[in-house]
Amino acid sequence: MLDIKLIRKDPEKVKDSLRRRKADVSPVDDILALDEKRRELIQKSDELKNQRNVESKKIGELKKKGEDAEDLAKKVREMGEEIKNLDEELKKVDVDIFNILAVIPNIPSEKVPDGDDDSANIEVRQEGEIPQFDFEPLPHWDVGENLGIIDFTRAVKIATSRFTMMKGAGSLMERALISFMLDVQTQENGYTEFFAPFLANGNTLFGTGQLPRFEEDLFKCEKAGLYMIPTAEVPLTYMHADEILDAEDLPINYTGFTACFRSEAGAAGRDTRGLTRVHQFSKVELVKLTHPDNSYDELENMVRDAESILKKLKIPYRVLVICLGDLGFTPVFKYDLEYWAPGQKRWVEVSSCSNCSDFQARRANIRFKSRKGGKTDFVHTLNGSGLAVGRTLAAILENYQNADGTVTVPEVLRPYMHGMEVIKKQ
RNA sequence: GGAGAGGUGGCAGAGUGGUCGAAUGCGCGCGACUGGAAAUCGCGUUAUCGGGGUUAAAUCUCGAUACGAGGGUUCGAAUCCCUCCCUCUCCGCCA
Repeated sequence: MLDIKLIRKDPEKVKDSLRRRKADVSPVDDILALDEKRRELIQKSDELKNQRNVESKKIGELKKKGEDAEDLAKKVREMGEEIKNLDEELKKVDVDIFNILAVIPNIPSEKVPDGDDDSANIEVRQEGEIPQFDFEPLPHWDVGENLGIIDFTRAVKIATSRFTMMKGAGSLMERALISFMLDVQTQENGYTEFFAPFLANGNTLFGTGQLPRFEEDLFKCEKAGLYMIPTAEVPLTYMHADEILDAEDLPINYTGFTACFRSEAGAAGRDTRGLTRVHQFSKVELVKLTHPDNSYDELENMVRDAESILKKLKIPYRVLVICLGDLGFTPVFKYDLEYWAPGQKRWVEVSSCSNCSDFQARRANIRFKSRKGGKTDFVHTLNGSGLAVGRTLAAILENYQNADGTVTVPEVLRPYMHGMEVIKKQ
């Protein structure tokens, strides 16, 4: 949610941002017109309420003296009617403004490169050795299926397509990765761990920016009126909704494992095989609530924290700055991490780290204030995958596969997998 | 699911129709005292919206709103009525 004061003060800046995104600028003028009307109504209503308060007090005094106050009461009654009408009109205007504001995207940083789609993303660095094979490396779904550690057909029987099931060493590696990632983030990178709800209400998803525009991307539990979370960013960010945090406590660094649920509407035909694009996947998420002055520095830290997992697993990856067309609704700036998938001969996203500035904080009303005074302001929220577990597992299967079909277990993962060094056919 | 109790400021806790944005205590901030600290004393301590003011911001100033949320009664609601949400206690069921 943008600050309406910014739209009032500098509408051209907001319009420029929308033009950069190739979006319609008319909502800005609509808001300006409604805002003017809103302030008129407030002034009229407040004026009358002030009169009513004054007159009501007089009535009280008259009655105390035992005098008749019926004339005055009648006058105030009429004022009450007028106030009611004004407030009803004001409510409508407020709703109109809110509805427009709710669907205007965040204003991207000037550092975000132009571009229409992911082809314009800019690689900033590449890390790790790309493995050389003396055989033709297979995509992870073949590796996993051949080893009998991923079951792609039975999960479909249970649910629908785009669900998968891990078995044996695959299942073990799934939870090993979760524990490993959480341990690194909590023990080395300074995050506090949470285990949060996997379902969230509409306010929560509005607060983090998924609603109202992206409802079709979510699974919903109609009966309870709750949504399946698409990422732990949702609960870990919204948990501080309507709070005023101590400035001295910032930055707040949270991590947590959750399952993530995505309908993948509009992705029909894309990544239909394997673990890359499924309706349910595990993820360890990183969330930061920061002072507005250092959210960009904290984003750099967060990317390094996400990278540290790939480095320890010795998986080759690259870091991209995401361009305008690929940025999305909420962030002002975003980095992606992509691992190299030798079996598919392409880079695959395994983490996305975003600075959302005060956009979510405004929607969720998350503020901070110094104990030593100063004004209350919105925090900046950041989120990043640290990392997506299924895709990390896929990265291991592809990069650590051997000619005989076995997969070597990355060294750092072995303590989490009962010392297993190689995954053999089960 | 059944029965009951309750939701007031950062926390605890008064307040049952006007003088209550709200006593008191704790906490917190500033100051005094002290070599320093503790204790003590003094002062201060909600947020949002709108107007004025300001180059702008902060400070300031006037007004409005808010005592779980929404609606109602009333000239006037923290206080009375209705609906919803949440919390707690007991019983039942249950991983």
